[in-house]
Amino acid sequence: MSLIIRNLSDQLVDLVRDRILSGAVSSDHAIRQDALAAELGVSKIPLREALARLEEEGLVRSQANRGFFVRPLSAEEAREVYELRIKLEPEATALAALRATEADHAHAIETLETLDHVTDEHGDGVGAFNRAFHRALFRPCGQPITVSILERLQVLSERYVRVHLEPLGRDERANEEHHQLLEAWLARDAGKITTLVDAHIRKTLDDLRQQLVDD
Amino acid sequence: MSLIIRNLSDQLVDLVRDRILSGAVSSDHAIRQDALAAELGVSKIPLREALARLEEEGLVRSQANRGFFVRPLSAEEAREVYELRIKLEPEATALAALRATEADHAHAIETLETLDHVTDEHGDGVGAFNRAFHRALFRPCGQPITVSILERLQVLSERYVRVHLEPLGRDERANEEHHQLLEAWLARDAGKITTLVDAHIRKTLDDLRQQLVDD
DNA sequence: GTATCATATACCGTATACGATCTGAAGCTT
DNA sequence: AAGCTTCAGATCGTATACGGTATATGATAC
Repeated sequence: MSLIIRNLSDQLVDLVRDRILSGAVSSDHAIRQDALAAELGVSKIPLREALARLEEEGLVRSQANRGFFVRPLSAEEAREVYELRIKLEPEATALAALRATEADHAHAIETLETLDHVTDEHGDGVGAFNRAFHRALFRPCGQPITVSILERLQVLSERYVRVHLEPLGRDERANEEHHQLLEAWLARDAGKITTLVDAHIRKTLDDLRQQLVDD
Repeated sequence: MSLIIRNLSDQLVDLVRDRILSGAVSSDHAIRQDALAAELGVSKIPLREALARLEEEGLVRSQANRGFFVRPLSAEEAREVYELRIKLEPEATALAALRATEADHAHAIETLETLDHVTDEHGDGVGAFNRAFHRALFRPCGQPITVSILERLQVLSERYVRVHLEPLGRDERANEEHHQLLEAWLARDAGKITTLVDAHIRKTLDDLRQQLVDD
């Protein structure tokens, strides 16, 4: 059992990312570093390191001497993010299925179960568990850079789901697809996985498109 | 003329990245923050922010309370990086050609000219100018996330070129290909661009493969 | 009343300072 | 002799402090 030691800035990345994804941070004003640091009970130094990382992730943008701003949502970015996922995620997920160990299988099953529970309870943070499920499916692909890119794209895409789709209760259809996908993934059916993941992302993008034109 | 203001950490990202790409930093020992900061005439704070960014780029890795390590090279990573570029760069470059303005054209031409000069003089940092040329070709695609991913992949791939190919003086053939590519790009010939970029990256990967098995 | 300038305030960015953790060597125990 | 413990030096990570820049407020000229 190896315990995981994380320094403050590492933990703040997750914390601040969740805040941004939850929509709690306005994109109009710069993030007040002193205030946020004080609220979280830390100093600015680790917070700024976390924000620098989040800028590389594409969630915030910095302007010199003006601070960090949450990047605004846009229809173009939504399209770009989903098209990138379509290009990379189906193949990575299929490859991961071929390389997955028993432990990976167990983890994927478990992740989907918790996602189901959270969805039933309409609990907050469904998006995070949705991400965790998809991540569990492509992570074992053994290609670290691809994984990191996909993780980043998932974070970016989640913002759009939360804003435009989550309020509509679109969860049920997605859950259906999740179970089919997991079945194919456990069976290591690469062809089917590719098709299903592609369709899954594409449908979400279509839903988003409809919502986005309604602005 | 709008002047560009960059804070220290921003500038340090480029500076430290170049150091790593030049191979001047060992991957065996952690980067000594106090020493490097003192050498560069700054404090650790902006240096650590830069290192945090470089970790997101994939150039370094941090271990809590042990510091930042340059990520070691590996044949698998090389393959992964080049395969990702093949998946994304041809299409992005073609799209950029369609959207390129006159200013973009001028910039691309100028970039290739300087690359030619530097190559003739066998000056140091050919890799950086090579990157700049390819960047000039895909940047106008108007897809910021794709651009940032490709820039990152270029940085990662440059390490392998510098270590394995640059010593061999492989530059001439690449230059030939660059000129053909620029011609097609200026003519907005999307099909040809896709083919050429794909072939260009693929050939480099092939060269790399041959070198990597010779280890 | 509008525009321009001066001043004050708030905030960002970085240097300095300090506590926490790791590493290696010496000493002790078995 | 091998292994465990202790301690010191070095290095990382973070809090505090401060200078510099941007923004807001009020004053002055027109």
